[in-house]
Amino acid sequence: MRNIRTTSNDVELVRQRREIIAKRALQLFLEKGYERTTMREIGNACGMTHGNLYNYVGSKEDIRHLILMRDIEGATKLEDFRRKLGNVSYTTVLGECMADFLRGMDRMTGPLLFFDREIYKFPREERRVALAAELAIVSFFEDLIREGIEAEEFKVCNPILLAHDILMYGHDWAVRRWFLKQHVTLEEYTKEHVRLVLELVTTKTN
Amino acid sequence: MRNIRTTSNDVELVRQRREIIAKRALQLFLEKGYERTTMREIGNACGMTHGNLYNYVGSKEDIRHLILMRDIEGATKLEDFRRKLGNVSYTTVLGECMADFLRGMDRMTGPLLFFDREIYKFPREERRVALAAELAIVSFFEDLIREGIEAEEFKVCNPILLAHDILMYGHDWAVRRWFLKQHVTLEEYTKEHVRLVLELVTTKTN
Amino acid sequence: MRNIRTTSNDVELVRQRREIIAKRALQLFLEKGYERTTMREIGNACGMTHGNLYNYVGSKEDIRHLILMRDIEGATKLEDFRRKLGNVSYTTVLGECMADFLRGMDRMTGPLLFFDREIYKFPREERRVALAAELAIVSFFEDLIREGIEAEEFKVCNPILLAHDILMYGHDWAVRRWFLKQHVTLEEYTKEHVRLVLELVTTKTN
Amino acid sequence: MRNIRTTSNDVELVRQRREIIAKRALQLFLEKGYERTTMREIGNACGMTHGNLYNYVGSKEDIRHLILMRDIEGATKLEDFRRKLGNVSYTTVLGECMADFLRGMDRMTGPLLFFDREIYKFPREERRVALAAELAIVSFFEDLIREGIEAEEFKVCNPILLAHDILMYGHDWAVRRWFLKQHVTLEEYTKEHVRLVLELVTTKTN
DNA sequence: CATGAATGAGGTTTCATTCAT
DNA sequence: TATGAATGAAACCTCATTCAT
Repeated sequence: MRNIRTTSNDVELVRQRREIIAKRALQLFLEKGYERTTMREIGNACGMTHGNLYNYVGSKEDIRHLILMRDIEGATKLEDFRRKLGNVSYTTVLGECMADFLRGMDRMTGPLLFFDREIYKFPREERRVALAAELAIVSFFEDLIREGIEAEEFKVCNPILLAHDILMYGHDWAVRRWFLKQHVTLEEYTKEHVRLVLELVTTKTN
Repeated sequence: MRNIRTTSNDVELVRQRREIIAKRALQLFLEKGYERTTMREIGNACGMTHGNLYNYVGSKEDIRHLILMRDIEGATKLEDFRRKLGNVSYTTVLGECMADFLRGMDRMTGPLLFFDREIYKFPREERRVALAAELAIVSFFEDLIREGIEAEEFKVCNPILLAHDILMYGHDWAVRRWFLKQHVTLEEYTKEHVRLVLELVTTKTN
Repeated sequence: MRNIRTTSNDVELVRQRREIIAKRALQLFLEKGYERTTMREIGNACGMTHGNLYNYVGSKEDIRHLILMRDIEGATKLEDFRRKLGNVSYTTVLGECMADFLRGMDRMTGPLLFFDREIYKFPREERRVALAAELAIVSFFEDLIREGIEAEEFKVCNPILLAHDILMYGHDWAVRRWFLKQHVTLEEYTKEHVRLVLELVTTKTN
Repeated sequence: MRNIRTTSNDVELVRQRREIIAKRALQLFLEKGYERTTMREIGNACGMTHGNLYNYVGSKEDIRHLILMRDIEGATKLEDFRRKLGNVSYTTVLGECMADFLRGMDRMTGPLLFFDREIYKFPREERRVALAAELAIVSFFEDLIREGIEAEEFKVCNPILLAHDILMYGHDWAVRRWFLKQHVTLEEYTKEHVRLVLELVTTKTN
């Protein structure tokens, strides 16, 4: 998306280094916040001097961008997952997709926290990208529910609100895992909320 | 809690000024982030010079603290609200308390966003205070549900998870209002989620 | 011209400080060059910390700009000088104006050296301004000579080249004074070149 | 003069590479200034990596030195030129030497501009060398004029000032060619100034 | 009480130079 | 010889904080 300056032509090396930089910087950003983390610290955390960072990255903002890109790339593609499920009932599809989504979110705690805190400081274009990724998830579930309704398998009346709640359950697990884990495992959390949602879409509502 | 330095002995003046400072600083922090907001800007926004700020506040961190305190003080006391309801069914109490809680959260968007983003930078003790406020809400609903169960009005099996979901619904409304408002009003959002929760606690689950 | 940032509202103070900054910075730039001179050094030379410089100036480039403006403002206005001469022969006017111009250049050694060396690094707009100032001088003498020709007092054939030579004599005195002073005073230098020029414009050339 | 470090023993290779380096670096220095030009850029302009530069040159300053030396070597030897003229009148010699000098300066725009801007940053010894080259030119013309006076062919009274003016005409053509070319060719410029000088040395002055 | 000039620590970034390969 | 990754000194600039007025 954004073009990040390099002084190296070794594509593979650049890829590796950026991977490390994004990973270690994310940790530091989560611990201390973006502005409180210095380039020197990031360098140290990557086993290099701060000067050397600038061979792989043009600026501190570029690192933020790197984290965003790495995250978006790593996000589960729900469409692909659904396709693999093949021909099953909408109830099954919805349950399985929710489970997959929650598993994905479980892996994303770091980036999610980071974006929740920092995204509003990003340049407009990047905010747009991050936002689009979230909306895509809502849309995915919304569409799924609508299809289920059209197929007369579901009966719910407010698909978008429900879809949004699903997003929120995932988001919440990622961000409040530290608290929730004291009481439930991911599996339990998933089971409970899948049941809750399925109940809502299959129960007659008036 | 924390002792904030003043050069003034006029208690009322200090209170007034701190109120303004906390309010205006919160706005700025939300727009630009804590570290990107300068004392000069805060001073200007308050109609005074940055130097004068230090007559009412010992440091920039103190302002962050002030916002925290102001917020905690301003939070709805659910216990009080419940007491006012008098003697009604648990179903009614739960529904009304949820509605009150959501109304409260609707008023708290600013502080909530701020804490979500910044609380991890606060000193340990203050993080504890903020955390406690959240846990108190979960506990309140958890206790309410347990009481309902004991009174054999409710049948739900995982009170803490449900209580947590309720907290989350409120939190979500505050933080994602900008998106949700395109689709529902606060009243609709409330009605929908109250219904959802009540259904869960009254439906036989296995 | 360019808008230079200040944090102070005290117009007079800002004026004074900028005057000092421009003056001392010019000295340093001449000794060490623009890029080799640090803001810290400039600050020290002005009896303040480098941080304080930024209360009167937005950047190092602004200082360069300040020097340019100060110089242009300080330049002799030849038109004004000519007007004061009143109604005398073109020969007298030309001689007197040359003398005035050379006196002016004698005062301008510093800025002139600085611009000779640094102007090509200035932003386009400022290069234009500086260039215009030089061309104005050439134009002034060119016009004067043409008038003299039309009045049939002068006989020279290449006004622009001669005007350019006059500019050059002045420039040269400023820049090579260190060498020339070993052999002539400003008065002698002036007398000699005025004679040279007048001889050229009054002698029939073919 | 200065001893420049090499890692190579191949004298001819070193000579060739230094020639390229000096030439390309000069271009860059003129465009961007000495300090703003990076070793990387110089390397690229020479078709090698910046690391490799250090096999032929010990430092960035060495490159500056190289340019100085290359220039001094390349300068026209007026003495040689005069010798070739053979036995002709001083008037002819002076005119021809001026023309030769101006032709030489026409070729030297780059180095001259560079020295005008940068020589004051050179170490003392190198400044001396560059200065000596200039003074040699003044001396050459001064001596020539004195000889003409002794031979009673010239009548001028201030040889050194005139000699200096001649230097200046050459210097001026080199440095302001961009402006002068709009109005005169080198030949016209030469003719005009040769005439001017010869007139001065042959006219009775008092 | 209020002002705003002054301080100086500390942050990001650049780049000449080195050196293992 | 040539490469280019790595180093680290040093530059510009910001801004919380102090304090004389």
